[in-house]
Amino acid sequence: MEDVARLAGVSLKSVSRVINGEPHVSAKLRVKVEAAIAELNYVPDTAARSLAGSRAFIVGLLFDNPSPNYTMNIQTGVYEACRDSQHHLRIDNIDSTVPREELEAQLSAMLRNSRCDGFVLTPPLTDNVVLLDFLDRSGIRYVRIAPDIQPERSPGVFIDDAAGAAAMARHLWDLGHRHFAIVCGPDSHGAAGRRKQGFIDELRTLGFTDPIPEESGGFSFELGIGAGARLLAQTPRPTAIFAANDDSAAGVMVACSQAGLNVPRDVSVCGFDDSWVAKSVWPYLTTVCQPIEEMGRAAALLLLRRDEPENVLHKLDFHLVVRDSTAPPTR
Amino acid sequence: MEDVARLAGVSLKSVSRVINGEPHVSAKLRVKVEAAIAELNYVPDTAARSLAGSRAFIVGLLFDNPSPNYTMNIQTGVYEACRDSQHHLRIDNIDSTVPREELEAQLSAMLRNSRCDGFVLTPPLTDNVVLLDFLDRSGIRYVRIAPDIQPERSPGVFIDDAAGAAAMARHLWDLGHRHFAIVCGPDSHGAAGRRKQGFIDELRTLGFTDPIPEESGGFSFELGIGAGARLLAQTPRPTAIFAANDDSAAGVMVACSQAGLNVPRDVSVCGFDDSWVAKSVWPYLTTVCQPIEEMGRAAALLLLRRDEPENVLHKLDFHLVVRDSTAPPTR
DNA sequence: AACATCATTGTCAGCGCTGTCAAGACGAAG
DNA sequence: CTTCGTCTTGACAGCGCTGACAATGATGTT
Repeated sequence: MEDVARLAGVSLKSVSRVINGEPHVSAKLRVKVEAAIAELNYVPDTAARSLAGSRAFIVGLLFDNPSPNYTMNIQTGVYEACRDSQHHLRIDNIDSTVPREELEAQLSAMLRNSRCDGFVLTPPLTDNVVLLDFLDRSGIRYVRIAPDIQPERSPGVFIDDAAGAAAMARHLWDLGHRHFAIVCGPDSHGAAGRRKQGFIDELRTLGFTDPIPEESGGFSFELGIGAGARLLAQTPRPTAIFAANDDSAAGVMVACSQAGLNVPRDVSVCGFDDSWVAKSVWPYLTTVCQPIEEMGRAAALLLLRRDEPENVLHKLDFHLVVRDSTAPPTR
Repeated sequence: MEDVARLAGVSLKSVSRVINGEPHVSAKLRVKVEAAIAELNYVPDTAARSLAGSRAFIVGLLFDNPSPNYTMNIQTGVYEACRDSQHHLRIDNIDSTVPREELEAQLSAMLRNSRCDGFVLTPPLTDNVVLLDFLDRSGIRYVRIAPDIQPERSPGVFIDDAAGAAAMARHLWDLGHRHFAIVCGPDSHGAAGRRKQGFIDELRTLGFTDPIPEESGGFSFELGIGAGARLLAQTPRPTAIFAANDDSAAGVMVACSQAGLNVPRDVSVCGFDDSWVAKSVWPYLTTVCQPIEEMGRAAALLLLRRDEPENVLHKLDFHLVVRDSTAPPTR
């Protein structure tokens, strides 16, 4: 940094100001310093910055999620944003199924271990009131991914789950389906409910009045198999099954093949997320593509850019990915 | 730290010595300091340690791997080891398919970005000579996971792939199978070759002399489908197919169902890794369980503990996981 | 007993940066 | 032309720890 200051003919502090984008720096000075930084290929030392300043240059990412695909994608996005802003990423697994006291003990231990500038929260932690209260009490900033309850409580990143499910409903409707069923997700996941409701509402809007049977697939492959089997046993047998995520959709596909039914000829199956499983099953899954990695990146940026207005909710776009698991009904 | 020193009645430097496990510290002093640390719940500041000392307290993890399951598991292990030793983890994706100069440029950029105490290398980076040379030239320590070439070149963590594949061969043999086929992995993966060879050698040892057809499944679901289809078209049709990893085994299972064959009644299919896919297919996959997370942890520990003898190779145990995708042949 | 040797403990500067505060520059208002 | 306020820049201490070196005490050697 000294070299930069000397080359630019300014003081150390001025270089620091430019690096941190502080106000009250003349344009001329900024240009000089930036040129010097570029010429010397200077990269500030994170350890020193964190020691001297009030920031830790660490972003925390909190998980309580069984899906490695989702986890991995979010993490990749968060990681890239961190790396580009010279921050470290720390990851922690929280078990949120335990009673309040135990959860708070986990959190205290986590905080004692090392200070963070803020946390990115993934579902279902996103809607865990004990956790949110704890972070608020500790005065730690956080950004929530796909928040359901109290959306104004913190900055957040989300997609319109209901609209995604509605798009899927329209896709199936347009193919000609008139016998639907739903494999729902766990109640602890706000998104699960929004997807289910969005799907139903759209069908109702389209004028569909029959009952729509549903079974819980718990967002997992294994529970998806059972849910699929139960739905396929209904009369009339559904010709299109919407699962609230890809993992349970994969389970439904297994249930179909166990019942001797061909996808998509006998039954159309579709999921939600466009996770890695969507292309690990055959036929490839028609699904709603959430930009998961992008959501991670956006969440981290929301945390790092402190100049934003308070508690922005950043909405990202989904899109329908039509693959081979949906087709017009043959019955 | 000052508080600890005062409470223990020693100097700052002595506390530092205890924390870092330096020699020349009397047992009495160590005990006093440790008691004080425990009482005050003291955790040393990583930023200050890295600023003052010669270490960065950062472990790098290098990937060039398409499998999110493997990646995620390794990462979890490495991460836990890092967290427990107060280190940060940085992750980098390297594209090793590019020409030498470009690869070296990627690496230089990576190093300039922030200093690391060492790297954990995952396959296929493990056997990338350009990368190894670069790290050696830069004087950076590294630990390799599942090294194939030049095993004595660095510390490493591995399982006996050949023995794992041999165990699988014996399992299929004992079930009564006498028509085998292999879906191999990519040549750049040392483990892929060892698995194939271990499988073949064991069958030969058991007295099997027929040719064993093989097709490349490139360690991926998609290529596994094609490889499986080609193998199932052979005459006589194999009754047991060994895929060199779980992803390609999942592909083979799809090929079976496309060919109208039931797994395991008509064809037994098995994989290798016991990754998350093994339980995302139906029937659940018989496979060889590699302790992937444990390998990550062990690799990080090898990097962090500098008191080890030079270039230790740490061998971990595999075990056969018999699930529902293998059964006695019906033909 | 005097001295060399080594294990143990302490002192202190300084790692690279930012926060605080003060000084300088400049323009507007009186 | 002075006075004041605002904007811009700089000087300097110190964040919490470790490395180099000094000091002290214990042990062995002649």
